[in-house]
Amino acid sequence: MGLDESSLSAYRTSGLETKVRCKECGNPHLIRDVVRAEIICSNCGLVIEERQIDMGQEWRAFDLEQRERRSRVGVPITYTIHDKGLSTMIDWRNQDYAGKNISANSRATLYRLRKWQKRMRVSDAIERNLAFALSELERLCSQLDLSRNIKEQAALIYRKALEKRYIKGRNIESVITAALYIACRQNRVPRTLEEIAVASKSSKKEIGRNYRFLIKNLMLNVPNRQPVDFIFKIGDQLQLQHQIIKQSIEIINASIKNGLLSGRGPMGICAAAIYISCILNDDRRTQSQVAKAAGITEVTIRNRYKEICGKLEIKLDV
DNA sequence: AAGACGAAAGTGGTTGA
DNA sequence: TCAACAACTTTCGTCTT
Repeated sequence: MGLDESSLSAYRTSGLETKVRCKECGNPHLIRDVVRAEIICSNCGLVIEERQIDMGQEWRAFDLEQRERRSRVGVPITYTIHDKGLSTMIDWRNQDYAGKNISANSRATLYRLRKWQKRMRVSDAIERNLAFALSELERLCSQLDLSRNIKEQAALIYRKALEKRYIKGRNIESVITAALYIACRQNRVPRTLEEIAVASKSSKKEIGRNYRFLIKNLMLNVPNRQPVDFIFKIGDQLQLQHQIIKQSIEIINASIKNGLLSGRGPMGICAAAIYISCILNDDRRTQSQVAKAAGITEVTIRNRYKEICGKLEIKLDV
């Protein structure tokens, strides 16, 4: 393979380069392909890291009890039927079964027991909530083809929300979906809210609402979508050559420099850059093909590519 | 006939009073 | 909470290849 210097700088400015060194040739310029979850050497083309088969369990346990409960050795556990609401409650009256008052000594013991039982019940409820959310997360990740670390991160965000009692009154499924969307955004994984909503049981509107809520209340930092984040995904769908992808990145970078990004949807810029790049490389794709791959309309591509061509003085012979 | 173009009206989200 | 607003979408008629 071996990328030339200009390709390399295109990747470098787009932020798709990583800091790892190639095991084969020692080249420090590795490119992150967020869609295939691969890291590729720009010099020798070696795929350093690809989607590995996970031989471990998909759950995490924080203590022995959880480990035992979650282990799949033996009968599979059910999260849905847990205590069936049948757990006992210690009476608040300090009286025995005959109605006689209990001694001061026993009263202290009863008080402690009550306190602990209350704690147990609460932690049980949290466990149940978490178990339900995590099974939904599992389903979403496998449907959306998302990697393990994204899943872990989403689970962590959800856990934090649960700890702060933010889930109460909200739909568990839509909150865990929102957490997943945040994890994708934080890792610049090109999944739109639209796509995630399709896989989810909740509506786009509700996920969006919870997404904003979590960011605000957990004070999470989510970087803005960049047009380059989508380049490999769209390029893959349209089966574009490397040269076209490379030039698209250059067009995007130039557009950003010229202030064409402000207020515009990154997907539109990305799609327009690809459309232009295809024409320049004499490998035309129709506006509707690009629009479909990018999940936007032809009109938006038209508007963006007019702007880009005007500003960057690109002349297309049509 | 397919693709590109652009006008016009509609939609959902953001912002500021 | 509501209106104003910009970006984007949908729809549709027209032009070009």
